[in-house]
Amino acid sequence: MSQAPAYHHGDLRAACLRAARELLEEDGSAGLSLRAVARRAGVSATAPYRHYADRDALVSAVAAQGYRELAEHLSAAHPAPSTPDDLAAVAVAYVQFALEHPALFRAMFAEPCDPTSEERVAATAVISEYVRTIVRDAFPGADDTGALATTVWALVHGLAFLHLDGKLDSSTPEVVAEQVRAAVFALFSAAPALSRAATARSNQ
Amino acid sequence: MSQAPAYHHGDLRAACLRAARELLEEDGSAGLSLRAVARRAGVSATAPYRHYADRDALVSAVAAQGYRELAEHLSAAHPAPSTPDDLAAVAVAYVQFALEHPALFRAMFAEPCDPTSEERVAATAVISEYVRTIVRDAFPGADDTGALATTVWALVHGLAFLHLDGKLDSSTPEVVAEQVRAAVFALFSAAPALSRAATARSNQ
DNA sequence: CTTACAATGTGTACACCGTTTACATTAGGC
DNA sequence: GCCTAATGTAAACGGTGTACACATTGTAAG
Repeated sequence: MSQAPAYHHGDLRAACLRAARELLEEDGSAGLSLRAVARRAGVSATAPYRHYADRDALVSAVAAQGYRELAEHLSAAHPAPSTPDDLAAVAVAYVQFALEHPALFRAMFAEPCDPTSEERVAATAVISEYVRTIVRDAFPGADDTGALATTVWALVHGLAFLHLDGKLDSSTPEVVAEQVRAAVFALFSAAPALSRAATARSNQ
Repeated sequence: MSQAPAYHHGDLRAACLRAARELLEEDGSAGLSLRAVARRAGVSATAPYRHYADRDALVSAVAAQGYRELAEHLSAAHPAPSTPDDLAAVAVAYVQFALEHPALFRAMFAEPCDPTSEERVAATAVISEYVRTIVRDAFPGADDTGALATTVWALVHGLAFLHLDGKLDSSTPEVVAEQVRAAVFALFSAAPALSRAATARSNQ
């Protein structure tokens, strides 16, 4: 006897998240429709509404998971970075993550982010704080850790996007990695100048 | 007698582009539908297909126009930048453009760019070359202009996106401008180190 | 001037989508 | 065991991209 499919799914919330993530990886952002998610979860078209207010809420949930995975990926690249070299390795991992999960990365950053998504805001705050911590550990003497961290993040984030859009040479992972490293090192050697410039300008 | 609306529009191609651009600014990416464009142009729903193969083609056309406008905006910030200060002003203009036209900027960079759009590829190449030229003029002595230009672009591009996503303090234009300037100056002071680091690593 | 053709715009139709509403089923606490 | 809240279903509405057949018009050759 085949067991009749249960009326209640069991954990539809998680199933939707998983299905959405899969569809995103397979067909990109356009393929991520609520109906497709419902089909993949083996459930009626409107069932997901019991767990997600609307499509945006589901996308935000996927994005939030993406932030967590990104954090894990960075940690895996180096658990406790304390030197510029360590930090560069983390930067490479950041760009690598974007290139390996382009649709997810775009969902995380490229769509107008609705500020009401508590989960999403919290997850990005974690990333932000993580970058800040790394920079402080790698550069304990920096005058303005916050500014330096922001600059590093922006540089790496920009590299990731330009690569995603095919504006840079992404032929091989090695080429990408070397470029990221070079750019990050350039910034590091300028850390003192960063605060100097900011101070000079704010005092003028 | 009111003149009967002509069966032929006259310049529907341009009208669609204009309507699309308006809708993008008004309602964001979600509001940019082919049908809405047709309505705004006062034409049947399928008429735009005579001029644009599909929705993506129209979006690409809008994006291409955005690239041209961005180039103009940068030129307006400084027609012939030749010092680090000039270059920083251009960088500020870049971020400013993104913040003033968020939906357009996202259409230009945040969506999966189809490489078949000739117009789009050409327009981004112009931007890329433009950045390169500026960097060369401002730093004639740099060992690797290409690498430096890429790094500058990535940094500024990343700042633009992080601001767009509300991940940085964008409370006032001055705050944003100062942050961009500080970050760019930090990079400039490291220009020699950029090539040194790259050389050292490729030789090891 | 006519006539044929190519370019351009219209109308209809289909499948898909997000979302709302009313209803059905079931799990779990009293 | 029953009641209620949680969960899933079914039907329906308006919107969307797009293909197809058809209508209209500018234009150039005869």
